[in-house]
Formats: sequence, C-alpha cells, structure tokens
Amino acid sequence: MNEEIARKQLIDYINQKIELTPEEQFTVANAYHLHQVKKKDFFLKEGTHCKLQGFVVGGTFRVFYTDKKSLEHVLYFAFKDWWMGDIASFFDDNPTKLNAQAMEDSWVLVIGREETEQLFTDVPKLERLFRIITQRTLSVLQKRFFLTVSANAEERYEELIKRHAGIEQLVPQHQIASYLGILPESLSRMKKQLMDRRMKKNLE
Amino acid sequence: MNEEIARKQLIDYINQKIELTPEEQFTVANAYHLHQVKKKDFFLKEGTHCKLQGFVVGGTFRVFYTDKKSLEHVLYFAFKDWWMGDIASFFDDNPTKLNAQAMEDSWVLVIGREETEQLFTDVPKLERLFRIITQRTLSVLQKRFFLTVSANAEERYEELIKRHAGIEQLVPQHQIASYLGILPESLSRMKKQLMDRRMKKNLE
DNA sequence: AAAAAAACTTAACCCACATCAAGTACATGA
DNA sequence: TCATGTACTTGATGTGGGTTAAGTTTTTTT
Repeated sequence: MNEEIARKQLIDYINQKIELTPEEQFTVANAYHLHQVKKKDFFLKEGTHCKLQGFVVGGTFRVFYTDKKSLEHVLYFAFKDWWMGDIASFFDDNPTKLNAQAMEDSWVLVIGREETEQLFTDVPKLERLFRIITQRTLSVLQKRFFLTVSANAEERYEELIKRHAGIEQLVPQHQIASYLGILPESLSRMKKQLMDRRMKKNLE
Repeated sequence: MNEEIARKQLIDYINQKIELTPEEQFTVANAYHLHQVKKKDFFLKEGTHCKLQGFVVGGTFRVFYTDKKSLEHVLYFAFKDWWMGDIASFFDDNPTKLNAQAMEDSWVLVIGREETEQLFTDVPKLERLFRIITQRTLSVLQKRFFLTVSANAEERYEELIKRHAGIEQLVPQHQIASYLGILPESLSRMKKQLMDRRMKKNLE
C-alpha cells in the first residue's frame, strides 16, 4: 500500500458521490496522508487531544467507548471505504472519549481538524458531500438506537447477522457481544439456546 | 403568530450561525411556510409519505417511534428554535416511521423535500450550516446512545434533569419515562425510592 | 514446542426493570 | 357538574441479561 494508490481510492470513492474538477481532486487528495496502523494499535485513543478524521483504505477497526466500569461498548466496526472520527470532540475542545483500534494491520488516510476546515474552504462542494454522509450516519444511528431500546439482545443479534452477513467470520464473538450491548457470557448462552431450539425443531 | 414574524425568527436563528446577503435571506425565508399544529395533532405521522422538515417557531413537540408492541419511544422533545424531520425517510423512499405530535398549540415553519434541495442549490452556504447542525445532532445522539447502553435508568434520569432543568414542569411524567426507555410505573417507583433515600439522609 | 494469554463455554445465583393488577387523583369534555 | 378518560401510584410476581466463578479451547508469544 502506498500513498498514491490510497489517495486514488479516496478520489474514486468521492467521484461516485459528487463531481470534482481535476484541480479539486488534486487539492482533496493532497490534504490526506497515509498512515499505517498495526494490529492492536489505536487510530483514536480516549483522553488524547488529536482531532483526526480517517478514511479506511484497508483493514478493520473497532470504534468503541469505555464506560465507568471499564466495560467497552462498540459503536461500529469500520471496514474499507468507511470514515472514522470523533464528531463530538470536533466541537468541544475536550479530549476524545472514543477509541478506534485496528483489528488487523490497517491503512488509513488521515486529516486533522484545521486541514479539514481549510479543505472545505478550498473545495466548497465537499460541504454537500459531508452533509449527506453525516445525515446518512445519523439515520443509521437512529435505527440502531430504536433497536436498542425496543428489541431484546436476541432480536438485535439476528438483525446484525441479517444486515451484515459474514461478520461472525470477521469479528471475534466477544466484540459482537460488545456491539450488541451484552456481555460475552450472555451471547454465548444465547447462541446455545438458539442452537437447542433449532435442534428441537428439526427433531419434531 | 404570523408568517412574516415566523420567517424573521428563522432568519435571526440562521444569522447567528452564518452570514447571508439580503437576497439570500429573502430566498430562504420564502422557501418556508408557516403551519399551525393544534395540541395532539401531528406534524409527522408514521406511515405517511410526506417528507417534511420543520423549524419550531413556538410550542412543543414530542418526536417518537412506535415499536412492534405498540410502545412509544420518545427520541427527543422539540421546543422553540429546534429542527424536526425524519432524516431516514429523506433517503429511502419509504414512508416515515417517526411521529411528531404537538404537546400544546404550536407553530412550525415547514419545507418539503424538493423545496429543500432547490434551496440548497439556490443558497449553497446552507450546505455548510446543515452539515454542522447534523454533526451536532449526531454528536448528541451518540452521547445518548452511550448513556443508554452504559447507565441504568436512575443515572439517565439524573442526567436528563441536570441537562434540561425544568423539563418536569413542561413534559408529563409518562413521556419522560418514554424518553428514558422505561415504563411509567418504573419511573414512578424510582422517584419514590429517590425521595425515600433523601428523606433518610436528612434524618441522619 | 512449550508457556502464557486471550477467547469461549457453562452453570448457579442475582437484580433492574417489565408485567400484571388494582387502586387514587386529575383533567377534559358532554 | 357529573362522568369518563388519562395520568400517576403501589404492590406482587416474572425474566432477560448481569455477576461470579470455574472450566476448556484457541491463539499468540517466546
């Protein structure tokens, strides 16, 4: 993976959504820099002040928050062509509360807060793109919130499997539990119950 | 309340955030139309196709979602100078799943989906404004989500009271329960326990 | 290949909140 | 103003998922 190829991937992604002139493409591409993040290393680390936005070029991240009891809660998994960043800390000048940890050796195109603002000034078309991306993200989070308050863990699990087929091959089970908002023990128990029920049905 | 005054209120709100020329102000103001929504009537009703965005000029709304068991879950309360709308149905062409019901006689400046897109074309500066508003909304929802998965009902209640002092005078208790994600019975019991504990402390 | 660490399973017990039921206190509207 | 509905309270009982603890299995490190 090299920076040139990574930037091309970002521009390809953006070209699917809006049209940029060659000059604009150049400006955008050069605003981002390629970072490698080794497995288990952090792109975002809670308590730090670095206000970064990242475009995942390759690899996988888990983006999570740690609560008072030191339990981790996965907000989302970020794969190729996903954006990562702490929107909250972009406003307040507080340190981040989010973590983004690489689950395998990964590559990210990175931009800082000031550079982002400069980029929006230089290429105003991006305002529209990021408005739409943010609205879509908000829409997804709203669905997730409703599911969390109105469905039990089993329904949330089945919804995740349906919406994101194959995730169980990509992500360890205790992190799926964390995404679902339950403990690994509970997920293990739940899967056993599901299996038992299926076995029973097949015997009938 | 009349349309002219309402539009002035909207422009005042926007002027706090970005600068618009007089012509732009005129274009924006005229894109919105004033609607009165009587107590208990709906601005958004689930199952309908009307894709509206609203700016609350006066009054109060509860924005909620109804689950499979017909339980209502309040997403937020909307007061003066708040935006309301179903972002999700702005993308998909599905009917809305959100409801927005007036809790008292209220007034809303309304715009439809097509008019919104036209407005963004006519006044591109608005893209930036709405990007920032959406990011702030997303940030707030993320906090709410984390609180929901990592704190119990009592902690969520205390956080709400702290963040939104006086809400108990504005909103009936069973709707606060709905916002907190618990049943009215549970909130009633919880408040009793809190009272009892405070009494005990005072006697010691 | 051995040792250590991390991931997963299972089971017994517990607790916050749901459910069901039966009240009382307010509102709202005929 | 009476009546009916809506909001709130209280209690008994149920349950999904948390807690603790002791395993086994898999992965990582050396």
